[in-house]
Amino acid sequence: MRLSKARKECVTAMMRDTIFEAASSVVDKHGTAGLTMDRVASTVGLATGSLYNYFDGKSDLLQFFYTRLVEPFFQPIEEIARTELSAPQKLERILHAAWEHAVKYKGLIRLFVAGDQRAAIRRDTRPRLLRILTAIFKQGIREGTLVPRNPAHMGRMFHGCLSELFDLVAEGARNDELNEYVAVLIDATIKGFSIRPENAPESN
Amino acid sequence: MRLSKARKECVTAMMRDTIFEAASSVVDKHGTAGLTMDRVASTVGLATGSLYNYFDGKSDLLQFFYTRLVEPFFQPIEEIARTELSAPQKLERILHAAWEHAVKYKGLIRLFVAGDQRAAIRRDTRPRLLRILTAIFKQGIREGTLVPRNPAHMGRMFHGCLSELFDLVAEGARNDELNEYVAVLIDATIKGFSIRPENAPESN
Amino acid sequence: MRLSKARKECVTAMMRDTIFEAASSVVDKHGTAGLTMDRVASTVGLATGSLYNYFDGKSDLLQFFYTRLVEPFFQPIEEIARTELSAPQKLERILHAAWEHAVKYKGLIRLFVAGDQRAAIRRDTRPRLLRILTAIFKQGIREGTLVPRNPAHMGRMFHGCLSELFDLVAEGARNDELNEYVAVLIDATIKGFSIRPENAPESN
Amino acid sequence: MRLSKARKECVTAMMRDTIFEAASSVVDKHGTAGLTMDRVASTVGLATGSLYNYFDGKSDLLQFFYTRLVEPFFQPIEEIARTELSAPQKLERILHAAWEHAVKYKGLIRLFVAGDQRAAIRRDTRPRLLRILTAIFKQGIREGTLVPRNPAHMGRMFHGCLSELFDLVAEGARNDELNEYVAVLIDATIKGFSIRPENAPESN
DNA sequence: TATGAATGAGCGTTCATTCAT
DNA sequence: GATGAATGAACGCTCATTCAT
Repeated sequence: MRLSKARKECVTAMMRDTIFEAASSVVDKHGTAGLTMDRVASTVGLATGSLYNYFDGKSDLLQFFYTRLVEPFFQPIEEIARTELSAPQKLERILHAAWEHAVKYKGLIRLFVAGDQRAAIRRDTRPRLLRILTAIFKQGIREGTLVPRNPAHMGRMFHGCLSELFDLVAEGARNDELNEYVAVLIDATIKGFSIRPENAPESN
Repeated sequence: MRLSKARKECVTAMMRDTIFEAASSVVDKHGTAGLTMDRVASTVGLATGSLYNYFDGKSDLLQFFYTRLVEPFFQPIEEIARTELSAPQKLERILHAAWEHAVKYKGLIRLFVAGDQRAAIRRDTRPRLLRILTAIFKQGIREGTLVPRNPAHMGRMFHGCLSELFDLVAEGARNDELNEYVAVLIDATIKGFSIRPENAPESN
Repeated sequence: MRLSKARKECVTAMMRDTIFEAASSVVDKHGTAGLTMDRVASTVGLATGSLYNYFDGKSDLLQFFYTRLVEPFFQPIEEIARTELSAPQKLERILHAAWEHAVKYKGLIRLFVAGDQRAAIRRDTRPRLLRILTAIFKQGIREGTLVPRNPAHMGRMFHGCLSELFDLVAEGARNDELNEYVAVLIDATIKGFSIRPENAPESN
Repeated sequence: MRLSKARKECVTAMMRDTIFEAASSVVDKHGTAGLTMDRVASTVGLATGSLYNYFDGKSDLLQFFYTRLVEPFFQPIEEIARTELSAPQKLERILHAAWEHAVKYKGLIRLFVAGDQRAAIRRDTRPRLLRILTAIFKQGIREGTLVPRNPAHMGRMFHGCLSELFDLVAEGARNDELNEYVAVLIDATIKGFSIRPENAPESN
């Protein structure tokens, strides 16, 4: 009895996955605005009503999507944040983790980041990511590896550059382009843009 | 006769403004997905059909919104791009122009950038902005004021940092926070993040 | 006082004509489904509401259209019917009158007969025309000039052939084509289709 | 499984029929201009949206109507046209086929031919029918069974007479009246209207 | 559980008509 | 009379959700 219950839950979970994939391909084909329950159902090969055995409704399904995309992104990043590495090393590792995630989930990202979903995802993702980044910049200042500047703002900047990585993916960039972007980003992050500080414009 | 015609046009223009504001408050309350013609109309205190005296349809209304927000942003930026300034100077000026725009249109930005509209706006805005920034980075490399790195990527990074400025506004940041962010951004852009290059992590 | 009243009525009548013409050109441009009060008004150079000073509403306007097209058609035909001519002569005269009307009102006919209005017009026109034609066929039988066959049916046939004349106009046929059609119609009406009766098929 | 699928299709087809009939009665009551999806739905006893399970949209529904009425009319006629019969025989057969169709589909015809739909149907039907008739008249001239006159015009005349048959039906004529009309038509077609050609009026 | 027809509120849009100016 | 903005019911159509089978 217990076993059969467990099995049932397992089957349900797999079904949610299947539906999730179907929904992905629907968004792929018809855009996020074209994601209707009917289409999802018929893509899975299920009747419309059956979806409601696995999801409470459309918004539940969307929530599942979101989790699916976002959690595997945060997991390695939060792990990196917890290590004993120096701040610059953490930043670089995070950059690489993001890059790996971006490459791996290219499809999903193209789906959401390019779509209208982007706003929702970003809304949830940004504060969480900023918190992590700010902490790292604080650490960097504390340990003397990063220039002492408002760490929250530094986190924002880094976040902005990170976001562009996903835009690049959403645009359909090739892997080597992504690679190069990350390299440039690391380099510029560390060395700045200008040839030499003395070239800096005086503030007006 | 002429005068009355002019007056009429003026009234129409004001009405568009009124509707625009109503629509803003609708988005505020119900999100962009909840922006329906009916709601807008009833917010203005008009019948649904009356909206169509001022806008050709929903997409026209949206277009108006967009123009309202985006064009005054690009105008000074494109002007700066056309000047004879050095690349770093241009970047700084652009940053300041963006900051001014962000402060001035705080409400609008909060509306759109925070909302789902963001995706649409960004979709149109980003390529245009990237083109400008890339050109500036190219110029910087040519004139020897900026480190020679793939200018498209540098443009992207800068764009990412710029985007965060608007996110900051959308979050409801105070003016002095914005100010500080811009200052930090300029500083970090020029000098980089690290205390010294030798602190840079070795790539793994 | 009286005079000014008469003058006013006259002005009103002229206005109705003007509106009528405007409406015609609207139908011309946008099809009958595209005949809206707004368009009519703006074509006349009048405000929408002003139309209602001259017509009680859209249906009144349409009624006016109809009368305008149909009455000048029936007038000569009814006159011909009242003469002392023989039935075949009357038929021929009617045919010519119809032809003249068709050529003269080519525009209007193309407007209505080709449009969806056709049904309405035909609905009103047919019984009236059939009554006239039936009477003529009765007369022809009485006077021995037409083959004695159910005059109502003969009227119908003649009416059917007549209708085609207007279809021809609606198709945009040239005058000489119309001419030829009438000639053929007269000829066939009198002589029949077959070379000789003995070629007639035996009823199955 | 297969069976149930077949059954489903059958049920769908029946539903289309039911909707079709409901739509007919709506047209009956409110005229073709009053044929709205809402009214059709509520006549069937369905929600508005449910119609769209059976038809892609209003135009699809209308198309169904049209096909329903027109195709069974053309089928026998085109078959007759393909036979080796003489032209007069073909004409007579066509006449009978039309008569049969008219009697069989009395209801439909009353619906559409009497309504505003007529224009639309006729618009599609006429050229197709004229092509067939013209070919037959050409054949008749070639084989010497029909008087050599512009075959296109002769086709038009015949078409006009044929149309009247349907008007007769639309008027609610009894079968024997229709019968008589066809008989008269055949007779007159072959023999002409006049007692003798010498009674023909001289053209003025 | 699976089904898929039925639902019905909601959408954007049109347009004949009214009425304060 | 003339105006034209305002009206509001009606339209065709969509789609998340329900429920009898």
